[in-house]
Amino acid sequence: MVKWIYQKPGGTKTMTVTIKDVAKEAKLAVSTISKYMNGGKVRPKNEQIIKEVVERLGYRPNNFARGLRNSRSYTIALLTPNMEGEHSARMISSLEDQVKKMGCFLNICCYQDSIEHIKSYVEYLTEKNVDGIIVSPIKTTEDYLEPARRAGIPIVILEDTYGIENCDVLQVDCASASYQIVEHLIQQGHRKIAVIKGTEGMTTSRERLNGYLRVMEDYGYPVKEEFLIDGDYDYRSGYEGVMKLWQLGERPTALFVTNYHMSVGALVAINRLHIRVPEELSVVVFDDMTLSTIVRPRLTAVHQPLEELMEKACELIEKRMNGDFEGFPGKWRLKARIVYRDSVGKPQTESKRLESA
Amino acid sequence: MVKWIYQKPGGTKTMTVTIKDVAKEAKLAVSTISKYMNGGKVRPKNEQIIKEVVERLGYRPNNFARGLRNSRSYTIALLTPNMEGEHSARMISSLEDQVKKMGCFLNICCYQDSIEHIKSYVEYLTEKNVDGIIVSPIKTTEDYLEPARRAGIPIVILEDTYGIENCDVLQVDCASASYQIVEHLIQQGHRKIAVIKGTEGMTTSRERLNGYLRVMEDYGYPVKEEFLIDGDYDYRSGYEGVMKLWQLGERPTALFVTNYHMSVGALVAINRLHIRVPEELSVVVFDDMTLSTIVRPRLTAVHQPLEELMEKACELIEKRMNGDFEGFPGKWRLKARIVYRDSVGKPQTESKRLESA
DNA sequence: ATGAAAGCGCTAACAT
DNA sequence: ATGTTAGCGCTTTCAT
Repeated sequence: MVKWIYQKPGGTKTMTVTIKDVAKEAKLAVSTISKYMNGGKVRPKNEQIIKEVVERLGYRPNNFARGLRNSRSYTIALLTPNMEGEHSARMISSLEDQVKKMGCFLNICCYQDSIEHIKSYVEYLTEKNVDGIIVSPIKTTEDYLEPARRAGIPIVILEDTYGIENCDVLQVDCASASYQIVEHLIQQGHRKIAVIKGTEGMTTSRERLNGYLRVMEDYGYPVKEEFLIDGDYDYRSGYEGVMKLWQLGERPTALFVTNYHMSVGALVAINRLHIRVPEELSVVVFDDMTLSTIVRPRLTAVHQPLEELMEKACELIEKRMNGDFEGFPGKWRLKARIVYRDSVGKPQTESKRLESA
Repeated sequence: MVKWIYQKPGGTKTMTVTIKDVAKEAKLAVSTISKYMNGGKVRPKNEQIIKEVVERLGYRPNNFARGLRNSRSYTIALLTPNMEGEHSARMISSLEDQVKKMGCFLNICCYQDSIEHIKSYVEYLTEKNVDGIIVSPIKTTEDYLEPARRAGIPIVILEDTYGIENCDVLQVDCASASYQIVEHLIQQGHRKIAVIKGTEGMTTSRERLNGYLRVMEDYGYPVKEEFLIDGDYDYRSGYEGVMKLWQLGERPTALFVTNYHMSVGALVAINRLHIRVPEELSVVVFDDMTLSTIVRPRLTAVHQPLEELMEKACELIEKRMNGDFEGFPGKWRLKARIVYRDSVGKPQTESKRLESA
């Protein structure tokens, strides 16, 4: 009957205190205790007694037993490929708040860009009966989300679906944000605008590039092939992108870097080459992080609505959880906003400095 | 008997398939199925049958029921204050691997530097019966870990304990790493070495400063008060630190930045002021991240043994979980190593450039 | 408002 | 190797 679960360092033994123990000690029925524990009404006198006993015995309801009955875990899971960069940090921070508001906990699962990992995580989370899954997907044709879908767990996909169907998806409208920020450059008088592209094949990189391409087209300015620099959303390509650009016979007067990591790299290169911003080069970047404000000049940037994104994700999960499938499966696109700072100026007529370090 | 758990979008209903269903369908006993599911031996013929039935019915063991029996969740939790920086990313990546090796899953809980959050997370994890908790603590006198300790959940504290007792603790030997890296500077001929300090009151910042102070003392070089710059482990203080330093009448010839965030800031300032590294200023930093290698010159840095740290943490948890309390509660200090790159040179006799931007 | 008792799905001890 | 069965701790009818 008594279950010794743990040999404490000191040598004393501990046993789990169950709802039965509390009932016995309080001289009440198990069901009464249960009711009280779930916020039900009990006689004030009994409430006192129970409270005292629970406290004294240090009783905590067993989560497994509880889950076994009502199959809820009060947990929302986030499936993310990695934890790099402020982007993840900001997302998690917002999500944390939202999830707390739902009375749930957040279970962050980092699948390390591995298909194997994400598959086993989905199975794990399904077995755990999490209340919902928010996923930043990996590129694969496998439908790794199937177990969760079958178990009826609400799923929200962020950004790229890579072909996965039958899930709600949430995106940031990168195309229009890129359009706007490049348009800002144009309105300042820039024509020679370079762009460092994102990873080939990703929806976000395509959209961000498209935004650029479309303004140029709409304003009727030609796009120079050499100003379209390949990138892969990583530091190094930002660094090298600027290096390449500065070796060009005709240099651009403005640069649009399409994500945060690359903009760090680009800045390092810019400083290294002693390029003066915005005199010689105006710079705008996608993603607005701490760095944007600590760097001089501060960066004009696209600020992604990560808070709204997470809010909407939780809202959707709650809705689906409650059996409301209005608009399922749906796609929502949230607008980003541009934060104007000091890294954009008018182009100078002759700004080429030949003696750049 | 039949339990409708979820109203699927389509309108079809789903019911949970249990081990009993599998048994019935396979015409075998539940215990045989259970055995099979847990990797036990069954007759080859039956193995085939079970496999087929499990597949066909889409059976997945109920995690709650399982946990209710053996009170294990096969989950290791990481309690971390935030997700900022590559440090967290690297830690999580290593931990992920280790945890997988133990046949467990990693539950990352980000408590957002909030005492309230960490407290409720500990309770949550305790109720969830996680197999172990690894925690990067928050500064408080409250013993928020008590619920977990009482439940007998193995706990490993990383770095600073802020006074919490009765837990195993794992630290990186910052003092000796700092000593070594500053010693390297000295051996290259530097005497005027500045340091940007970490957050007041943290063990790590104290140790990193101490390492510096001790070499200087051991070599008999005086420490100039103006070369001790206050910092708070954040970007901005790195940036401003360099700015202050360069306004000094007598500038240092070498700089030791005591963490990653500050070194990003410092680099930005260095580039901004067109300070040539290592000709005018040799730079060494604590924490070795991607940036260290993409920046030119590449940075000489202290590389923290995050992999070993996580490995040791898991090892300890497994040990404690199995009732082995040898050396409990213990403290282990792992050695960091120095990665020598190109940011350190000999000091120049007269390198002050008065026209710095 | 309270109590008695049936099971949630699973594992493990025991019997065959 | 397989089958039978007693609970794990809890919630939830259904009586009282």
